[in-house]
Parts: sequence; structure tokens; C-alpha cells
Amino acid sequence: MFDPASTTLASAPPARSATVFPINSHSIKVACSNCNLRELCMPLGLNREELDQIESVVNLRRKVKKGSLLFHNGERFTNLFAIRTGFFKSYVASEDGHEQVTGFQMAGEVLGLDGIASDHHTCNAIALEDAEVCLMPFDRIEELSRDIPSMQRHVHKIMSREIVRENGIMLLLGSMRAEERLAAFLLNLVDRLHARGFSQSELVLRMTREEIGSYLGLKLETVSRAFSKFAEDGLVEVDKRNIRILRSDLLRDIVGRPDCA
Amino acid sequence: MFDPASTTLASAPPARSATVFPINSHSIKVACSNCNLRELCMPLGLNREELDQIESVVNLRRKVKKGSLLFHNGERFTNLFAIRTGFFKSYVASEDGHEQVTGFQMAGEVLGLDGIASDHHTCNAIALEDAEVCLMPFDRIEELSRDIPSMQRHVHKIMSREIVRENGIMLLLGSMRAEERLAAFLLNLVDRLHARGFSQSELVLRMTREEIGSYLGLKLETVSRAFSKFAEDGLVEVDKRNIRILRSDLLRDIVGRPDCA
DNA sequence: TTGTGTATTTGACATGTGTCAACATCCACG
DNA sequence: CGTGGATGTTGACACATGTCAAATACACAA
Repeated sequence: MFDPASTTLASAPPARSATVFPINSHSIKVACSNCNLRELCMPLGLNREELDQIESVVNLRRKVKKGSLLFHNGERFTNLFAIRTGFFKSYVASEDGHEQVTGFQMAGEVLGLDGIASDHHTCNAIALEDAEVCLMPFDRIEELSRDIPSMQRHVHKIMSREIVRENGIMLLLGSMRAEERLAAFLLNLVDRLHARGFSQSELVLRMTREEIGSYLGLKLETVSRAFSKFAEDGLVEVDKRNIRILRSDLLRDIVGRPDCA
Repeated sequence: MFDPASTTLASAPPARSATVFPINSHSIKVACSNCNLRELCMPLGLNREELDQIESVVNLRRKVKKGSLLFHNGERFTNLFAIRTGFFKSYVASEDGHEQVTGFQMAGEVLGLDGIASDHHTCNAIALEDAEVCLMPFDRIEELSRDIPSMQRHVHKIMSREIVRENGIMLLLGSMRAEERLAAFLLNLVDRLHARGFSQSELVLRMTREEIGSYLGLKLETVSRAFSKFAEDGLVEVDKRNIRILRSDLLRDIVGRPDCA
């Protein structure tokens, strides 16, 4: 269970259908006021005028094909991106070419916060399925934050939430063993999907075993073995990337603490 | 018994002195305009009036004894803390009692950003030596950010920088081996100390091997062995917590290359 | 002084995960 | 339909790090 007060993300009412439906082939106008993800992206309790202001900022969408980059390390930072549909991974690369996945993002989540620090992105974001994002020019966000305190607070909370999330990942990477990591990962994913109106027990992985492994600090073979172990023990059913969670209680036991990543 | 905080960060004498004037045992007034850490805490290019505004926000200091908590998980969030003197660790704890150190913070750095997300802190911060911090009520920071765009940008950069830092730790924890982690850790520490006017090659560790290990996802014995290996290879001199870096070039090589042992 | 507790180092051994390899499966595309 | 490349599973083995234990040094209090 999640605590509805703790995060606006989790408290959002079901926003159905994160599957992709091509809207138009080019960038189009956005209407935040009609967007069913609004409560994930935007602060609550805005009046009509404030909503209009926001729509003047969030004025473009962009479609991102599966496998293509939304932004990359070194690119100049100008926009934050709110995911409308689709699924992304973000990752950093070390000099020797190793890739470390730093997160998987889904509808209603924000990408690009890393770029604020130096006006250039320091990581990469790639679409794991055809996706659509809303462009939010950051200087306009800052203007808006100066005018609308609830907007300002919202931006701060989104950034702080990312810091807290990464604290959780550090705990995971620093102290958990393979099966604990995978259990935490699955529970976190299914929680976030459930908050968006999807099943509590079934999910489709959009990423490879290797990408999961990179995120969890494991090799793909170890991830595969952990899946097999869970299946053997009757905790989950695994059919390629289709996962059904049978015993989330036992998964939670394995993690030791719920809701970490 | 004035002034325990004069035993500050490291072995070398501070070039840009971080020593404190004698102060009494409770919180006192602050003068940012005179603070030699201003360039770390504050945006550049503020005029007199803006500085006065800031000083009306950053109006209290607090002394923190070695070993005592600055804030803890669950505590209500009201302030950010700018470190004036001293050295902190921040950490999260899992239910089973395991502690994961999430960072070590020194003069000029900011603590408490985790609390913004939910109005409560989600980690703990403890002083590793007698310390002094400036209290910055966050609602006042937000007010100020609305009035002074360079302040707003500064706050955003500080938060983004923390996100980028944690991305780097994820890379470290997810893909580096013990000696690479320790090398990266030492280089990072000495860099930050050097930016504060301390030696490029000498440092005094304010944390135990166990705390280093927690931060790096290693056991204390592994940390100790890595230190011994570095010393044996002539990369560093290790005398308990006094470290002299002899070959930072080779340390850098170790960080960059994932196979060297 | 002596004693107690914490921190650190080092050795011997255990084990979880990585590495390498073989094989199966699936899907995109000719 | 094939067919080749990406993806996933599983086994055998290697090795980096964890675990356990002992010894040392030091700080601090009685």
C-alpha cells in the first residue's frame, strides 16, 4: 500500500492507458487542463487563470520513437520533459563505455532534472517504447514558479523526490543481495503502474534483463536466475517479459522493507 | 572552552580560513556578507539590497556536537542547513537496522534537501566532528527565490547538483570494484577539500572505515585491505585516518579502468 | 597504573555473483 | 516461409568480496 499523503504521484487517481496511440505525426498543442495526467504533473488546486498560464508554458509535445534518444550527455539543457505516454530509461556512461541505468520513467514522470546543475545534460534518456512527451522550457517554469507559489513548491518537491528516490537506490545497491534487489524492483514497478490504473499483480517489462541488471548493479545472468528462482518458489509467474506477481507479501519479506526504490 | 570547532576539516591549515569567531552556546545572528563561504552558499553578483534580504533569511546558526544528530528520519522539515564548519554524514536506515551512508558533507555544502518532498526528512544527518550550521527556513528561501531570480536559479542548481552527484554514486555502486570505489572516493574528497583551500595531497578522514564502507557498498575489512594495497603500491601513505596521496595520477587510472588489480 | 571499548589490520576460509559457454526462443526483415 | 541477430535461460567454474577470527593499537575512565 502507499501513503496517499506522502506523494502527489501516488495519490493520483487512475489515469488509464499508457499504451501508445499516435495522435499526430508532428508536435502539437497541449491542453494540460484536459490531460488525465495533470494530477501527476501539476500542482493541485490551480485556478483557471493559473492553468492558462501553465498551458502557455507547456506548449509542445514531441513524439519519441522506441530506441531513440530524448536527450543525451553533453546536450544543452533547455527543457524538462513530462512523459505523456511511453516508457524511458535514463543512464550515465563512464569513460570506459560502461552504462549505468539510473532510472526507468513512465507516464506522468519528469525527465531532465540533471541538466539544471550545469545547463547541460549529464545523462541520457532513451525511449523503450514509442512515447510522447510534453516540453517544458525551464526558464518559463522558473518564471511561472515566481508567480505561482504552488507551482514553485511543486517543482521543488519533484526535485526532492528524485533525491529521495536515489537515496533508496543507494541503499539497494549498497547493501542488498540479488534477489532482494529484484524483489524491490518489481514491487516498485508494479506500485507505480498501479498508481496509474494498471494491475496490482501483472506487468509487462519494457526493458531487457541486461537493463534491469544495469539498474540493479547485477549481470543479466544473475537477473535471469533470480527470476527463475522466484518462479520456482511460486512468487511470480515469468513468461519472457510478462510478469505476474503471485505473492507480493513474500516479495516484501524478501526485500525486508517495502517501498524502497 | 571556546572553540571546539576550530579543529576543522583537515590537516592542512585553511587558506581561506573557515575558523569561527567565539560564539556562545546557542544560536546566534549570521552575517552572510562577511562569511568566507558565501561563494559556496550563495549566488554571485548580488547587490547590497539582495544580500540584506538574504541575511534576513539566514538568520541563525546552530552548533552541533560531534556525534549528535542535525536532523533525523521522520522529523518535520522546516530548514535547510548550510554547513559553516565541521563535517557530516547523512544516511538512511532500513528496517533491519542496516545503515547506508548516502553522503559526506563539508563546509559550504547544504543538508536537508531530502525533506522537501514530503515535508519530513527521510534520512539522518550526524556530525562527525563539532560543527556549526546556518539555518535557512525553507519557506523563506522560497519567498526569496520569487523575488531574486539568481537566488531561484541557485536553489535549483544546488538540488540538481545533488541529483547528478547521486547519479555518480549509482555508477560507482553499480559497476565499480572495491579499489576503484576507494580511489574515486579519495579523489573526490581531496578535490572538495582543495576547493576549500586545503592540501591537494593530504587529508584527514573524519569517518571510520565502516562508514566509508557503507558509503561505497563495501565491508570495512575490504576498505582496509584496499587502503593497504594502495599503500603497498606506493599510491598513498596511510597512517590511520591521515592520508597522503602520492600518485593521484595512478588513482585516476584506477578509477577509469575497470580491470587493473 | 590497569582495564575497557572502539577502531583497524590481517589471515583463513566461505559464498554470492561474475564469467564464459552452449543452447533455445523470438522477431524483424529479406 | 526462412534466417540472422537480439534476447533469455541454464550450467560449470572462477574470483572478488563477505564472513569469522585473532591480534594490535589507541583513547579514555577508574
